[in-house]
Amino acid sequence: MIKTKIIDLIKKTIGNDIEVEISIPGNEQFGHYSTNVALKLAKIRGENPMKIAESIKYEVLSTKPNFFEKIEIVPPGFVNFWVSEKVLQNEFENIYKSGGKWGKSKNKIKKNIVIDYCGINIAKPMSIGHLRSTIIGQALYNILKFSGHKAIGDSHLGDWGKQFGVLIAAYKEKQKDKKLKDISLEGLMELYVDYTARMKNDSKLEDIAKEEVKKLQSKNKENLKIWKKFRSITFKELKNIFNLLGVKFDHQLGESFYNPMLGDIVSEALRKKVAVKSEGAIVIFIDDDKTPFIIQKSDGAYLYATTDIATVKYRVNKFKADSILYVVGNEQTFHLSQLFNAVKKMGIIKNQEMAHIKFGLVLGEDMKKLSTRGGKHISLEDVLKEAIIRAKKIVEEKNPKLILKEKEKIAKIVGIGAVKYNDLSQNRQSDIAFQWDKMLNFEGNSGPYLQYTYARLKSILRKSGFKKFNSKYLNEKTEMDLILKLEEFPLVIERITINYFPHYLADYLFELAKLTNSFYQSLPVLKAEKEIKKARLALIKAVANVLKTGLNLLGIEAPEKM
RNA sequence: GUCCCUGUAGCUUAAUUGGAUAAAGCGGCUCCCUUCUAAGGAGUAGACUGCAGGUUCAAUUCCUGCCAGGGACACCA
Repeated sequence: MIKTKIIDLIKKTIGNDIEVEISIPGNEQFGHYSTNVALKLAKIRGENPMKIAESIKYEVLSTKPNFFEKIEIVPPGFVNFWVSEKVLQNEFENIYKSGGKWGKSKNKIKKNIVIDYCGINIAKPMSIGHLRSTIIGQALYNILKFSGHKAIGDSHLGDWGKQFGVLIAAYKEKQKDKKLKDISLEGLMELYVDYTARMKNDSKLEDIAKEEVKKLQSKNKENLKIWKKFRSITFKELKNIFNLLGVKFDHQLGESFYNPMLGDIVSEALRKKVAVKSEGAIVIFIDDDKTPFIIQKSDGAYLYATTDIATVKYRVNKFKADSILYVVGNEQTFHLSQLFNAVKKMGIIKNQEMAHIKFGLVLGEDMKKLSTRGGKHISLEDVLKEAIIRAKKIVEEKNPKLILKEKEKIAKIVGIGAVKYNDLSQNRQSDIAFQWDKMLNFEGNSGPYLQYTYARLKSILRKSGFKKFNSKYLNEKTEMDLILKLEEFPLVIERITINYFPHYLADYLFELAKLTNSFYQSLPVLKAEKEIKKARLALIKAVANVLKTGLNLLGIEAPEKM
């Protein structure tokens, strides 16, 4: 790669005192590549940055005079590099040769990375809020795997605990007067909401619910059967959504799975003197924090904190996790920081990385929190269906000649792609507004724009056979820009494996698509002179590869036609 | 009350984690379908980066204090 070559060259001139960083300036006048290492070094050494910059330029140029078109130094001490056309052409041949593997990094340390995402609850429909965790988690999963790590996707199911007492109680109540054979997820949700509301004014109902949990936890046959039914109803309905979204997990271990281990976790914490008894409960105090991490209630019951610790232990022992990523909303920041500290204190975690991949809320159009209570509940399935319907309309409009089956296929790919891209193109940390028009926007910076670009490239490629090419025929400015952009792809991937921000990839793909659209708008491909045509076809093929790879990493399909 | 996060064109967001003239999309206004898909392309107008200080050669980014919005904070998940 060009970047690493330049870094090596600079290192030869200034030594290893400081890490050399090369950036790709947004502004063309600052070169293809640029470094501020002279400025940083000047500070350390107390020297004049311009002098250091000058010596870097001189030394680099004298070692490899043909590599660069020019090198400029700019006050207060930037060094800007323009690589020569020949270098870019050669690099393009490498990119072309690696095909769909371009961007995969080699010889990196392979880590076992557990990614905790999606986190659905049994007997609750998935809401628009779950979408973020699922999409971001899946994208990170794909990207980490692509860059050579072992990614382990584990959706931590909310399938145990107090709420099942309520549900079972409500369910049994309804069972008396009505048959409940075909109750839907939505129906279960309604039962739950209704019962909880009544419970507030009626302590009898609360007692019944408590009784039902106890029975469930002591493996009462009837309750276990109802609980299993809730699970199967949930999975049956969620299967549709998972199919639509193309999400897969390696594991779906939930709270019920970890439940038998919780007693041991508490005694381990006590034995290691990490936990103490306080106000009747067993808690872990983190540093001087006043708020303890409660692992056992005064009535003896365990909490999700306990389950979370058990989960970490299991992941470290069974999955040999080097890294555990929690793709969970911002609001859990405090809880997770407590958890991370607790497992370190207990010695469950040593050098492993624990990271909270946090994301903002999905807010309503008014930028206020969407609530499941006030009737504002937005079902994820409805959103996805609406997206597909809107996409279908546009396909009808743009491509009436296609057969129905193909139209439907495209509508699905485009509609889902739009929803996913809308989420993934934004910095996960900030809150996002739920706006139909924006989410399902098919123009501009959107999923469909990228898909459209890909489809156009494929359409051109379909119209011509493929032959050997010579990269020296690529010398227009837009072509050089495209090669430079392709060259950037592995760097983008690498950054994401460090920062876990998938929007870098979305951003990159958008820029690549923009350059590409601009390229074939101004330069003919199929009608170009023979040698040029072959070279441009190769360029298009390489771009199409990266677009497809990139989109797929984001979990978005790239259609051949649209 | 304590702690955490966010504040960037009219709207929705970027800014390579301290770099150069703050970048896009939507919306507005001009152009381009007898060249490979107009879900496209080429232009143009639009910003005192919430406010006030500080650190630095360099601040949207770091520090302090305000203002505004959101979130978390002992037996819910």
